[in-house]
Amino acid sequence: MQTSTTEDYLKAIFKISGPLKEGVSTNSIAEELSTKASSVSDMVKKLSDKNLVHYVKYQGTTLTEKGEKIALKVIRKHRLWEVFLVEKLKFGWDEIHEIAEQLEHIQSPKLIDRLDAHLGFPKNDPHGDPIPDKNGLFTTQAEFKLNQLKTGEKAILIGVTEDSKDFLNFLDKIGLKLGSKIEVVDYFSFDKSIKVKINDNSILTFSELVSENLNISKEN
Amino acid sequence: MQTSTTEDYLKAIFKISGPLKEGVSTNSIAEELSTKASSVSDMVKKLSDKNLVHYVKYQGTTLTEKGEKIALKVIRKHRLWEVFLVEKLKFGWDEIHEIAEQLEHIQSPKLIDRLDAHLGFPKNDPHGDPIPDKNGLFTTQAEFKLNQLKTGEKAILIGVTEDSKDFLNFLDKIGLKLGSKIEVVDYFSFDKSIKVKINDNSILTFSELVSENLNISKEN
DNA sequence: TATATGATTTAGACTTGTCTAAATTTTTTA
DNA sequence: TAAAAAATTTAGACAAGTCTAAATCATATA
Repeated sequence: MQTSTTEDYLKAIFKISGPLKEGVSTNSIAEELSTKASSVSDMVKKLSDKNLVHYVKYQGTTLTEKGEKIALKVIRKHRLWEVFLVEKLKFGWDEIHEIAEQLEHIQSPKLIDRLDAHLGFPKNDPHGDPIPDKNGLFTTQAEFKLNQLKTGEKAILIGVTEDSKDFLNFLDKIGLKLGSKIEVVDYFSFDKSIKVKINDNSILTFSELVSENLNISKEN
Repeated sequence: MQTSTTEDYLKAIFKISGPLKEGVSTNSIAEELSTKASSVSDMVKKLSDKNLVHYVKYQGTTLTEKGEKIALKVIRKHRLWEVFLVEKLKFGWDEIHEIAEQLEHIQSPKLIDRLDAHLGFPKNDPHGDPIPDKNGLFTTQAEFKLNQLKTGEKAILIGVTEDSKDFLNFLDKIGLKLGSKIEVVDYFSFDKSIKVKINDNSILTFSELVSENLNISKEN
């Protein structure tokens, strides 16, 4: 059974690697985990001894199959707990991350499967990120950013890219939730801002910074 | 913020102290935590430095007010999570302890208060033990053991004293749950066994070992 | 009351994970 | 391509918590 630090490292490496599973630098891990490069250097050596990562001095780190499996399990747990916190305990989007960071380290496969069932086997977490299934597979749905839509098109908010408290608070304030309907009313090319109608109701204008961070699926 | 080891020590000391808050021996703590006396000796010194326990060499350990407050918070969390596991996730009595041992260390006052509300502010955990409120107070209800009842008296099961898996499995098997009705049908003084009717339904005979471990409240 | 026994503490070592400072390697730039 | 800068690793130290073995204290018993 791995320690919670080990799980944090594997999750960080998974996250930084991105979809192409590129090798990650020592510095990038250090930054992600708010620790020092020297600590990371020590740690990846130990993870390598345990066959959880491939590590070659000065050349970067990638997850082994075994390491990726664990990372996906942790991500599954994190996201299921986030759903629980929002759906059952009525937490706001901006409050759940830190708590889920703790809950994700609870060890009990049975617990997490029961939680999954209790929540109705959700496909996505409250940020719209997909939840890996028991075997670590996720169903990736075709995603667009709001700023890829044309005037007149309609969409449903399915997630966010940015997850700072500031941004999530902002969304709360304007009443934008997962599942909200968004219709593009106008587009201003001079600053790439976009005018939208939310839930057939309020009209707002988003800067490009906002619209490029909203993941949507086009309404069909 | 204290570590989870600190919380384990404080909880253990609280548990061993009993209602009279007697000083506890180094050995008894070691046994409770499955560790060695020398480790405990080191540790209580550190807890004493942090003002969480009173400790005098060779004389035993008691909790300070600050230490007791933390112990009660941990117990509150443990018992609320146990209720969650049984009520919401449908775990059996015998499965929840180990998971709650982990969950009790999650740090978030808001989380635990929301969980409390989500569960309907339960007064007792699934073993019948009282759940301290936000301020560490519990309402102790008058309790009897099943073997204190006379023939013809009726009672409700509110808890158990023994919490070994064996015993809890046995209760599950015979269909005895928290809240079950128990009526004393007969009493055999020669071996102190007791014949009972459960939920106006099945008739069983309990040995003294069983009946003295069932906490009940008399039906009025 | 001296001693044997049991409980407790100390000494010293180990593990995990962290850090700073110094050394080394890689990459960039001139 | 050689020097400067950036990234990475090593060396040595530290904190938390644990352990074994040895030393010390407390107490029961003779």
